[in-house]
Amino acid sequence: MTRVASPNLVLVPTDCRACSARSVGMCEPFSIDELSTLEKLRSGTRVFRAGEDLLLQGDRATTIYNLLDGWACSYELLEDGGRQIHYFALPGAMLGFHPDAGAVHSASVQAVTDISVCEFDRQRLIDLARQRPDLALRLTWLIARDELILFDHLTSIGRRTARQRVAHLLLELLLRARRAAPDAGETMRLPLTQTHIADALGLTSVHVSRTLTQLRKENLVDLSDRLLRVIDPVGLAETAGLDPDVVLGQRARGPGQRRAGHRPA
Amino acid sequence: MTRVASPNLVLVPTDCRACSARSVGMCEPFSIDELSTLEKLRSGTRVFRAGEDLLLQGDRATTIYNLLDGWACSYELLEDGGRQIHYFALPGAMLGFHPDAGAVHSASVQAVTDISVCEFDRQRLIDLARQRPDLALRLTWLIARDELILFDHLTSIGRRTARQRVAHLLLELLLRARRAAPDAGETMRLPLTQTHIADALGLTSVHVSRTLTQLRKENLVDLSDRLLRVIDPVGLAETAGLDPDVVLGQRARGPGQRRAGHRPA
DNA sequence: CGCGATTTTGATCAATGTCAAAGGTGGTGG
DNA sequence: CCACCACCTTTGACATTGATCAAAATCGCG
Repeated sequence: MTRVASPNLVLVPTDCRACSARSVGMCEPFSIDELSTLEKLRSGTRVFRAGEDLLLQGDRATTIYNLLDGWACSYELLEDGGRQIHYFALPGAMLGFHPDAGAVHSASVQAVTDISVCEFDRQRLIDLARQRPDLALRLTWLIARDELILFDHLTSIGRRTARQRVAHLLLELLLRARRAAPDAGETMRLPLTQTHIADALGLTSVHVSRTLTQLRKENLVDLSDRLLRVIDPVGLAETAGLDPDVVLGQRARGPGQRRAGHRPA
Repeated sequence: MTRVASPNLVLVPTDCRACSARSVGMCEPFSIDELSTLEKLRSGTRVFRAGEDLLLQGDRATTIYNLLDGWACSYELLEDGGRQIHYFALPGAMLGFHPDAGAVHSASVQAVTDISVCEFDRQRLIDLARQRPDLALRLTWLIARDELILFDHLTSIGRRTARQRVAHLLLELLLRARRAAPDAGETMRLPLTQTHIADALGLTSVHVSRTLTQLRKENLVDLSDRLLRVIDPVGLAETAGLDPDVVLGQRARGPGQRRAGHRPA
């Protein structure tokens, strides 16, 4: 739960050329022969174990992490012990960026799985972005894309039922995973506990459990053993309150397969 | 509710030098003698009446608006008729920015009051940002700042009671208004209906009404006639589940004025 | 004065939370 | 290899918040 200072301060010297997150993250604007610029800039690669915090609310925002591998999440803790997860971060995500220099984080960021990150000094990154508009625009793009997901979450939490929220999140995660690995089918590793899901959706883990059981009984999805299998993508999209054609592409459903207002008790 | 094409297509030729939103919005990086760059870039100033939509979900994202005057909101409509407001935009806000060129908006943007906006072509703005890193960084800053507010909303909707949510929103709006006009005291014009508030907080307008009545009875705030008066800022912050010292600054409360777990029935 | 939109209030209902306990599961150390 | 332990999931009974339905009161405005 708390950040452990030394054990994970493993500064693995990694070659940027071998970085698997380069094309999806903030380093994308840099060509192979420009990578030395980045090598000089970054403070190093670091590893965190699942459950460890990269940064805590209250910390000064001086460090920016580029998530190389694994899952992380941003969350906020309330006085009453409640937790709200803001989003789940996948490889390529930028973590810990705050608009104002010297400001204090109002959210923490935690490793969901074991992760490795690339560490940058905020100021030095901004300085570079001032010389490299393509980097600055890349940051804009990354954040604006996150914002889109946030809008979606907001709508889910504000206006959808527990059933819809869970279906929606599972679908979102499947689609994001598929975008990262287009070969993957309807199955993915999902390293979240039901408590993670509950804290992201504004529910209790008890209720998430019941809801998942229900979705499982209806043969929409199966989630067990950290493995998510979407059995009926179209049905899941409909359950989520989304248009399957839009979300899954028209190929998802054969013509005439459209079902009439399928809404199980 | 729907966009009216011609009546509001009033292209008022405004002088950038006289623009009241310049220092708070995306044009801030440009000095007085650089304003001609902007004058050439923008498509013009436009006026929308309260309730009109600047853009609709489904529209192609080709236009970016800079809000000059008045209030707007971004919202999403669900199939069942429900609405979720994502955020309220104040002068200086950038509206309609989508990370991907040629993509389609998943949210609409509506004028809450009569507003005037400055219109830009997305592509031309990006092109300029490619030459002006300070503009690109300004966009990053604007969006990242919005994201912070979104996190807050997410936490509110996901984990706070109706009471807390309402108190939280009112406080947020007061603080944002004060930041824009530091002279203002505890009173501000609040052009939202209770339905706006409900749709932003994931509640029904009926419940918002009850909640406001309660807060009024407890002498925390008074909201009527589009006028918000925060009678007890400290109490309101506590009701919102926030630390008054952090939110209002220490000056908000004299020493020894700290109250013990004030939690009215 | 009358009309549409908004706000208020009351009665009832349903979704989800809370509390509690019992199973599972995986990892660790003996 | 087993036993234990921490954590996660499942299930049941009950409580509570906020939704829904309905109608009256109020407000802004032409």
